[in-house]
Amino acid sequence: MSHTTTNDSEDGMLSKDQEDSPIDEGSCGMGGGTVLKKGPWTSTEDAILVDYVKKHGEGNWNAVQKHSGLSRCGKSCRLRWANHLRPNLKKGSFTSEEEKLIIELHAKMGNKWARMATHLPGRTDNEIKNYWNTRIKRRQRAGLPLYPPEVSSQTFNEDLQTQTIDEFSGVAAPHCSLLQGNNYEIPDGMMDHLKSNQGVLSYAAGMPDISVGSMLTHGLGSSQYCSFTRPLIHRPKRIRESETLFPGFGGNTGLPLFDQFQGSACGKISRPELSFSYDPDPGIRGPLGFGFMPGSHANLNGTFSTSKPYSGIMKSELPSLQYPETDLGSWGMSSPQPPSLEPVDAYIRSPSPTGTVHSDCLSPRNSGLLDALVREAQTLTGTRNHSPDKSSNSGAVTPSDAVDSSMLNLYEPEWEEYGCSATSVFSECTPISGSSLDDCPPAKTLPATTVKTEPVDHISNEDGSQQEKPQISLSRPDALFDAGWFEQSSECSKEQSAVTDPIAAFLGDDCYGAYKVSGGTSMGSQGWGIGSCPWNNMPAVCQMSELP
DNA sequence: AATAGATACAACCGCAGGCCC
DNA sequence: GGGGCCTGCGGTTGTATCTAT
Repeated sequence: MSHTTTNDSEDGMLSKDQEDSPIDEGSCGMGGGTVLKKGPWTSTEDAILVDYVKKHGEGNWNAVQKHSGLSRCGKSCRLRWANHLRPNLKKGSFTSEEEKLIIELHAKMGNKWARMATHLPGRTDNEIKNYWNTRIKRRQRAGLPLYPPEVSSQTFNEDLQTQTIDEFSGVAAPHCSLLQGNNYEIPDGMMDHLKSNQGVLSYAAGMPDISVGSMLTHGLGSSQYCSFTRPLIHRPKRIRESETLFPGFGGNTGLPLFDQFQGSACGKISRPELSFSYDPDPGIRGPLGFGFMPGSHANLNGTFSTSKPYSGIMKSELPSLQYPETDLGSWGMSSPQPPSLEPVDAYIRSPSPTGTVHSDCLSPRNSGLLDALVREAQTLTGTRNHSPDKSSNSGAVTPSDAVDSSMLNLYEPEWEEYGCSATSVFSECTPISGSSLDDCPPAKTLPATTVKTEPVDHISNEDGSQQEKPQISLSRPDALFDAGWFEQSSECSKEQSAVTDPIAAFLGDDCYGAYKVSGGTSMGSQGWGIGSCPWNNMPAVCQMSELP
């Protein structure tokens, strides 16, 4: 926000931060004996910087302080220029197209803000990063997925087609980064493996102790809040995302890390054939996209339209000497996209599912997240009150099939300790989209005092009708949680065997044997609470660096 | 009206890669 | 090859503003 940088010198007043901002050479380290200022930039400083860049061009930022008299380190200058002063910067709220693109790009790249910014002309990595972080917070709070299903699935599909590097080797493939950064999804690599081991869908079947407390307190499924943390392994920061077998599983996910299964006893887990069929048809795609985070109950139909492009809304406040983008149209989203982003491009160019993009965006501050969330929530509410079509896809496991209500009853008392019924918790806090919880009146099971009502997207058909809840696709990682998970559980008498057997299938017999030796058998007794995941305590059988 | 919480944004920090000597 | 410098990136923090209570 420019409020901290624009008003100060214009009215001749310096903010407190500027008056006595800590001045050090800090990380810039280029003071050369001159104290370097920190904190918000003044318009005077902006002018100096702009003038300098006009004369000398970009780069050599450390020379700015030397030659222009600016008491700013080069780093700060570069940042200021890049984020606020350089021409062609596009200010204002993200348009819906940009939002979609960001979602797409994030699904592909993870937290590669700079790379993402290259596909969003006029936007800075910082903007995108802030947008995403805000979006994450919102959706986490609302228990919604990070990615709309069509984005997730599309990316997942592309990953399958483009991925050539064995992700199990720990080498990140260019497009296998679906789950990087703030990730809540199961990487395709894992999904490959899961799909090739059918039992794995029941791998979690017996997870009997999904700690509601953890769910509630940790916000469910967020990288920040979900407590499936793994032991921290010291590795270079830069390879943090690719280091793990599952990008995005580097610490906070709902499933154990694969490298914890890997070990000398297991050998390297080979990537199975992609023999499963994946139906990219959004119409029958599962309600939860691949990018659904735990805690999601969303039922998206693929329309992730949020706000209408608001070209008319420009940031009311621009940083001093800001070069406002005067021709927003010049940044048309149809600008050439890198080949690798063709799908994205197509996605962007494709007409809105409804032909128009509606928006309630009334404020420049409203980037569309709010109405997006509202729509989604409304959709969820609507779909939850509609029985799913259980017969439309034999190959898919419907939520109703998947969730054995007896399972819910099993945990009802415990869940109710937290002020909500199991069903409500499941419906609100788990990836069981819609699921059999359709039978449960949300209003009854989910007191407003228990779960804060969050605005979420409402996705409806153009005629206002709720879209039919699609079937769960096994291509979704959350199918683990909502489909086979519980399905298997009910079939296996909900005992620990329901855990161990699938795990054996998941790991393979050899690996499972090693896993048992390593203490994995205790998982049943330890419980599977999100906040007390036994994986935390699992010894690392084999680190990636030890793998051949 | 006061307060707390949420939001959006700006800026800083640490780290790593690239380049040059 | 190694060290220093510069640049860029991603994570985090700080804060003004908005909104709800």
